[in-house]
Amino acid sequence: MNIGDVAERSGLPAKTIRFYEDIGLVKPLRAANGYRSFRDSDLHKLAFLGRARALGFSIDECRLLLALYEDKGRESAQVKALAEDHLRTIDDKIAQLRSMRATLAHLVHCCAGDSRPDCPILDDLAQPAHAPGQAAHRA
Amino acid sequence: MNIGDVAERSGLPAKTIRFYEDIGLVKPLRAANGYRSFRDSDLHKLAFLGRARALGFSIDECRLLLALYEDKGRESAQVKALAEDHLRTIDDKIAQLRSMRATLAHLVHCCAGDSRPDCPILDDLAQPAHAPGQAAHRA
DNA sequence: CTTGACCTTCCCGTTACTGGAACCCCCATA
DNA sequence: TATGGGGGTTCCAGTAACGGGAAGGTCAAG
Repeated sequence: MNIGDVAERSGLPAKTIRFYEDIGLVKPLRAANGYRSFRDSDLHKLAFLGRARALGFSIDECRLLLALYEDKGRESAQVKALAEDHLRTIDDKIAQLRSMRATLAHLVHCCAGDSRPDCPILDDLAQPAHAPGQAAHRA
Repeated sequence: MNIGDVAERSGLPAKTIRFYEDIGLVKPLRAANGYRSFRDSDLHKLAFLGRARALGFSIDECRLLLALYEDKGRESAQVKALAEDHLRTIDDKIAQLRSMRATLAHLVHCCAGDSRPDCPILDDLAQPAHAPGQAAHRA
């Protein structure tokens, strides 16, 4: 298979596949004309990578997952630990975003959003450090 | 004020402050010895930037916010629109993370996490495309 | 006079790609 | 035979927002 076919079947852009080869995640063969020649196993790996990436695993985590996947004697505990770790990372990100969201939503709510210049959002950003979302109370 | 003082008072690393000068967000004066010389207004701007960044606004959005802040004739509607836009971006990110989280949590739940190699997480990643989290049902 | 804490610039590394230039390969058609 | 189009190849640069670290100038204290 040429890179175009693999791209279509795996759903990954050709650019990304080349990049994955650069960093050693896949090692396709080469045809006489210099074209990359992908085996089914390569396609399989790429699809695996695509799904792991879609779950938010970093490239390094994907590398580990792939190694575990190919190690038929691995302990599932290792995989689970990796996944749980990633889960915590995701939870942290969600928590941070929700905190931002809460503050920002409050400010947006307080802003009239009309043609006048008065704006609690800017006022809040301009204030010295304080508990977020207190702008309205301080006045 | 030298950069160290401003860093301490604004809570931003000196590196970041230099970077902000590079990209034109602040324009401190220069002392005879070449040191940056920050006015109160510079410190104020930097603190403003720090808070805007903490709310997740991009540098470009911060640039806009700063311009609006300094434009005493702005319409608060512009600020509100920017903030609402950012709010939507945050909501999108949260939704995506929650989707990832759900899939991953399901997989983690299905994995025994013991010394045996059988692992639904890897099995799922290895499967052809399907609705996420269906691995357990397919067996 | 020297030490040590500051400050300066500059360049590389990070993450995971994406876009583009310049070039090669292969097949089909006029 | 030219040529046109749609593959493929490499390499370089850029993205966001800094952080690390080198090499060197400056300043106050002892």
